[in-house]
Amino acid sequence: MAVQPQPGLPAAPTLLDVAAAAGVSQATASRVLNGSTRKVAVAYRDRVLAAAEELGYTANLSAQATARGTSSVIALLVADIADPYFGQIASGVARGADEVGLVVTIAITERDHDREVRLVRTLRGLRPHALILAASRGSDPAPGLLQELEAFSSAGGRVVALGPGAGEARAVTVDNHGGAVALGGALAGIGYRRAVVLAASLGVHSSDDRVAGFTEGFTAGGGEVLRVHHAGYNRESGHRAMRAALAFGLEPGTLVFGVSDMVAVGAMAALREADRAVGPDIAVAGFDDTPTGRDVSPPLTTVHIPLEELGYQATRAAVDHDWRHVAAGLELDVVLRASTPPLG
Amino acid sequence: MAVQPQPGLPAAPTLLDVAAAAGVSQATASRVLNGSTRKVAVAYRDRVLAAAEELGYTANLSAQATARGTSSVIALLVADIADPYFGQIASGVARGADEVGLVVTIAITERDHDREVRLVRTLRGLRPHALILAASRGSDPAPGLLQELEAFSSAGGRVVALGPGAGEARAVTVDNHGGAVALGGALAGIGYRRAVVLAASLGVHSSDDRVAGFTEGFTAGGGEVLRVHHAGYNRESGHRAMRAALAFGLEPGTLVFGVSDMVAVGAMAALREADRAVGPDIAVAGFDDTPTGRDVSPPLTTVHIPLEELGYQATRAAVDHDWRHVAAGLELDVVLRASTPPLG
DNA sequence: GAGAATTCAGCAAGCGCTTTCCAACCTGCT
DNA sequence: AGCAGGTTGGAAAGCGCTTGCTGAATTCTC
Repeated sequence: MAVQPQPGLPAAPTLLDVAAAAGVSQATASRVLNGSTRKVAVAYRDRVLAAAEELGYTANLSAQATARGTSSVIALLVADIADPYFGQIASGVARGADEVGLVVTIAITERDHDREVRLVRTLRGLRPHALILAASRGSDPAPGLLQELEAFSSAGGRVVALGPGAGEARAVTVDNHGGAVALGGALAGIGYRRAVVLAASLGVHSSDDRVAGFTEGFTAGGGEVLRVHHAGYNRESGHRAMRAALAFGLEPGTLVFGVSDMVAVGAMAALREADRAVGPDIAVAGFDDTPTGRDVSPPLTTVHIPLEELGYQATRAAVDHDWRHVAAGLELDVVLRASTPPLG
Repeated sequence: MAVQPQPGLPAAPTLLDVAAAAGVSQATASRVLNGSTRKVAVAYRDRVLAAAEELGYTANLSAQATARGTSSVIALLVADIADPYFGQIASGVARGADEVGLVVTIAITERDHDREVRLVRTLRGLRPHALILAASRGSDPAPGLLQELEAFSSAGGRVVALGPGAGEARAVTVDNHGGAVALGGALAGIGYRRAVVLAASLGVHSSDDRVAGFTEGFTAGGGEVLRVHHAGYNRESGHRAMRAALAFGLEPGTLVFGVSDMVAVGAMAALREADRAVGPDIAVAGFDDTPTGRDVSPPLTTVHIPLEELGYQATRAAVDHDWRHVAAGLELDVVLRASTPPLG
C-alpha cells in the first residue's frame, strides 16, 4: 500500500487546454472529441481536432465516467490467468470488448472464495459495465459472493457467468454433457468396451456433467464404465488418480477418460512410469482440447471446446441489451487422435 | 459501438447517501472510508462504517480518480493473452498490483503495431499509474508508439518495458544471452558436437541473443553450429524451419536448438513426420520452459525463465519510487531432460 | 422584406469524490 | 479568568468531463 504520486510533473492536457488552444468553448471541444449526437460546424471541428492532435490530448476516462455516470470497462474474474484455459477465455472477452470500445480489467481469484468476494467488491468500485465471472469451473459460489453480485446488478451492472448462472446473472454455458456423450459414443464406436474415469471432486458441475455424459454415451454404445476416481482438475490430480486406478489392475485395451486434458496428461505420465504403453495398451482420452494435447505423444483424443468463442459470447451477453441464453450451450466437437487407436 | 446505459435503475449508493444515513457530513464520511490522514472520533467513525456496510457502499473509483488526480490502475499490454508465455507474465503483474491495491487493465496487441499504438492511446485515457509493455518479444517498437509513450510518461505516467527498454522506460530484462551460453555449454558438456539452430527472424532481440549465446557456449565447449535457420517464434515456424533443416540432411547425434519451446515442439513434430527419433537420433532443446515441454515425449531440454517473477518485477518497477534496473536481468536455469540424452 | 423556424456555440450546473480552510470546541497553563 | 495550542466536524471549492438550456445568428417562408 505505498503508491506515491509523481512529483510536480506537467499534467496531461485537459479538455479545457484543447478548447483554449482551439479558441472554442469546452462544450464544443467535448462535442467534437467525444462522440456526441450534436454536430459542430466544420470550421470549429477542424480547429478542435488540430488542437487535440497538437497537444496529444486523450480524454480522461475517469472524469468521463463520473460525468456520464457510466464507465467503459468490463471486469473479468478468472481463477488463474496463467492457465491457457482461462487465457483463451480472456482472449475472447478482450476481443468482444474491443469491438464495442470497452476496456478489460482483470482480476485473479486463485480459486480462493474469500479473495473472490474481495475482488468483486473492489471491481464494483470501477462501476464496470459488466462483470464476467470465469472464476471456477462451476462449483457453487460462496454466499458472500451472491450478495456482492446482487448489490452490483441491482445498481445497474450486468453479471455474466460462465457455466451455470447464479441468481440475476446471465450465463453462457458449454454443452459438457452433450460433448461427453458424443465422446463416449465415438470411443465405444471404435471398439472400446471397458473404461475407467478420472474425475474432479463431486459437486464440481462441469466434471459431474462430463462423467455423466461420458457414461451415458459409452454405455449406449455397448461399453461399461468400471470405476470413477475422484481427484481434481489438474495434471497432478490426474497423475494421482491414475496411480490409484492402476492399483486396481488394468487390463490391456482399457480406456481411461480424464475429465480434462490436464488430467489425461497426468494420467499418461503415470502410465509411462508404470511401463504401460499409452495407446496400444491403455487408451487415454481427455476433454478441453488444450494445445498441449496435440503435442504429447501419442497425441490426445479429446473434446474441443471453443474457449475463445465462449469468452466472446460472454462479452456479447454483457453488452447486448436483448440477449437470450445460448440455449443448449456452445457445441463441442470430438477430436479422435492416436491416444485411442481403433480397437480390433 | 452500441453500449446503452441501463434504464432507470436505482444507482449505487454514493458517499453522500452514506453520510446522510450516518448523520455526518460528506467530508467526515470520506475521511472514515477512504484512507485519510485525519482522524475521526470513534463515535462518528462507527456510525459511518455501519451506514456504509448497511448500504453496501463501495467508493466510485472513477470519481475518486478524478478528485485525486491519480487513478488506481496499472495497464498491461500483451501480444496474446491465450499464450501461456504472456499468461504467466500477466499473472505476476496481477500479483504485484494486488499487493499495492492496484487493479490491472489488460489489452491485447495481436502483435499488430498499429493496434498497439491505438491501444496505448486508449489506455492513456485511464491515466494509469503505469503502463507495462509485454507486447512483443523485443523487436523494435513502431515510431508512433514511442511518441505515445513519451506523451504518457511526460504527463507523469511510468512506462515499464519487458525486454530492452525504449526511451524513458524502465526495463525489466531476462538474461537471454547468459541462459543460452549455459545451455550451449551444458550440451557440449554431455557430448554434443554438431548443432543446428532454429531461430526467429533476424532483428528480434531475444532470438538474436539466444542464438548468439548458444553459439558462444556451445563453441566454447568444443561444439560447432552448422547452420541457423530463421523462421519465427511459434510452433508452426519451428515445424517449417525443421523441414528446411532436414532438407540439408542431418547426421544422427546432431542437436537441434529451437529458440523457444514452441519452436522446439514444432521441430519435434517435423522430425517424427520424417521418421527420425527424437533423443537417440536427433536431440532437441528449446528455451522458455513452458508446461508443454514437460509433457511431450521425450520431455524437452530447455532453459527455465521465471516469467511470473518477471511480471512481478515489472510491477515493482512500476510502483517503487526508487528502482534500479535489475542489472544483468533475471537469471535463467538450464533444465536437461530426455530430449538430449548424454552422448557417448 | 418581415416574421417564423432552424441551427449551433457557449454558459453553467452537476457527476461523486477529496481536501483546504474555517470555526467551534476542548484542553492545560499562568 | 483568560489565552495559546491542539483537535476535529463541516462548508465549499475544486478534479475533468457532459449536457440541458439559452439566445444570437442564420435560413426559410409567403
